[in-house]
Order: sequence, then structure tokens, then C-alpha cells
Amino acid sequence: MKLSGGVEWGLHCCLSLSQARAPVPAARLAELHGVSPTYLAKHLQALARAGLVRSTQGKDGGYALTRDAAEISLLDVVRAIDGEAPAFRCTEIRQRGPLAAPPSACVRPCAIARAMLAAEDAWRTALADVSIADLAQDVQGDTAGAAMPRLRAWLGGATA
Amino acid sequence: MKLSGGVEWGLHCCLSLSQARAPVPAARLAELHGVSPTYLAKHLQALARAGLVRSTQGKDGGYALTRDAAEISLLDVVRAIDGEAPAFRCTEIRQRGPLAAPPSACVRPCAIARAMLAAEDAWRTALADVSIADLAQDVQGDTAGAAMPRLRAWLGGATA
DNA sequence: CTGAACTCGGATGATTGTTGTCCGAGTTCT
DNA sequence: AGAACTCGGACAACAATCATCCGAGTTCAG
Repeated sequence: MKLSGGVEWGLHCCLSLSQARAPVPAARLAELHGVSPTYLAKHLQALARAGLVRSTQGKDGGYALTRDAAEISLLDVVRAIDGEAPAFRCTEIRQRGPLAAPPSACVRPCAIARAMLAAEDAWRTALADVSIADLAQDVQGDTAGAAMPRLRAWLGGATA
Repeated sequence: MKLSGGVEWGLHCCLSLSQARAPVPAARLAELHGVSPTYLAKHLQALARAGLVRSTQGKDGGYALTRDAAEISLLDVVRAIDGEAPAFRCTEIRQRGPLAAPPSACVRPCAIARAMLAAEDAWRTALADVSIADLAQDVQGDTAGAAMPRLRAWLGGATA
């Protein structure tokens, strides 16, 4: 199983934006995280399409969260960037081969698909229970309260 | 997020093997499920490497489960075919850029990685709680007890 | 009102992983 | 001893991801 690499970037960006009071350009976010500016822009577009961030054009423009960080879950970000398709896709093997089941008996997903999708639901539930605000609080604890003030100061306008 | 397509085949094969009393060749399993014989063989090799099935060569050879179906979880099959690498791979973004955290402060995973890996653990736990034997029982219920006898009869030697 | 600079947005190519296939080594039964 | 059947690993084709560029739109300053 593999998750799109852009998910990590998107989560870090949302976490950073939760500490910003003004729109932040994509290039600034890329500099902050040390990643490719052009490619990060692509993922930010995905966040904008999902309605998680709002883009402002022109001078002093950039990206900003559309709602409070406590109202954005990790699942929202993951679905925006990685897509909403389930990891397990049932190809209805039971309807193929010499012992094929008739379509009339396949109104509900097969037992294998049910178990796999149930596991994915557990995964989604775990992600939905954590918000961007929760992440910010955890980072505060990890860094003895030093990380977020430094981040806010840098976003405020510091060049280095 | 995307799961290897071979996982579905592997699960169906394990379910079928749980009903077999003699080794089943890969070609027979491929015919049963209506999939590519050569590619299915590749995934069966992965199951053999993981120790879930044992291969017997020569005439009347094939694959057989190494232990009771109740002792094989869906997680075992998924890890054998899809690999054990976590879906979310932290690239330590926090150590890059102008606000890079010193390595001394990174002895434990960052808050984002902790949350993502916790969600994956929930997924794995859900998969570990279901065994191949559970699947067989569910299919029995879905088909009013008709599927498994037919499967055993076909595996017994029927040509169609 | 005009101009210019800065921003995002979608369209375009390279690279890695997965999918699918083939042939050779080994083993078992005749 | 022979022959047929089995698995096992090595070899291409496809797709999706990763990465990049240039154009459209907007905002602020003059």
C-alpha cells in the first residue's frame, strides 16, 4: 500500500497555514519546507479544489485556510490530495471463471470486499478524529512551546 | 492511496486453498478465478516467501496452506503481497528549510507521522481480526451454504 | 486611469513502480 | 533412467506519479 507523497507536504502546509494571519504564497511555503515550489503548487491547487484553502491572487496574495484548524481533519487533507478512491478495488472475481456466481447473487459486495472496506473505514475514522489544531498542539508539546512562535514570526515577514 | 491489485487475487486464492485437501497448481487457481496464470504465479510466490503457503513440485504438485485457515489473517496476506512498508513515509520535512529542527530534537517521529501511523495501526488491527476461516463462513452465509461444496467438488478434480 | 508586478491555474514532459509475460531449474512419478 | 509436470526468478510494456513550465487573472502603486 502506498500513499501519495504529496500528502505529507499538504499536511505540513495546513499546519503552517493554521499559524498564519495573512495569506501565504506557495513559493514561501515551499521555501519554508525545503521542497520544489512548482510541485507544491500543484498540491495546493488540490487543497483549493476541495475547499480546504482559499487562494487570493495579486500582490500580498497567497493561500489561507477557509475555516478554523479545529474543523479540518487529517482525513479532509488526505482525501483532497490522495483522492477518494478506496485502496481496495473489488474486480468481482466471483463472477468470473467456471464457478462464476450469477449477478443476481451479487447485489451486495463479497465477503472479501466487505472486510477490506471495513478496515479502511477504521483507518478513515482514525484520521477523522485528529484535526490540524490537534497537530499544532502536539508539536507545541514536542518542542516545549518553541515551534509555533518561531513559525508565526517567520511567516510574519522575516526573510530568513 | 492504492493497494496492489494482486491482494485481491491472493485473498481469493487463500480462500480457495482453505477448501482444498490436496495441493492445487497455480494454473488451476488461475482458471478458477479467470485471471492471467503467469501473473498469478508471481503473487503465489510472494505468499510462499512469506510462509503462508507451501509449494510442492513435480506431478500432482501445487500450493497448499501451511496452517489452518483460522490461523491466517487478512493482514498476513496483505503484508505478504503488498509489502510491509507503511503507506505514509515521513521524509523529515521538519529538518529542512530555514526553520529546520535540530536532529537532537527528532528522536521520536513528528506529530504528523505519529497520527498517520496510528491510523495505519487501526487499519492493520481490523485486518488482523479477520481470518481466512471467517471469510469462508461469511461466504457460506451469503450463498446459503452452496458455494463451498461446489468449490470443493471442482477442486477435487472436475474439469469444468 | 494606466501600468506593472505578483499571484494562481492548467497543460506538458521525465521517471519510478506496477502489471504482465517468458523461459530455465528442480522435483516427482512412471 | 526417463519424461512430464511443477515452481522460481529474470525480462519487457504500461500506467501513474513526480516534476516543470508558461499563460490567465488580479491586485496594488503611480
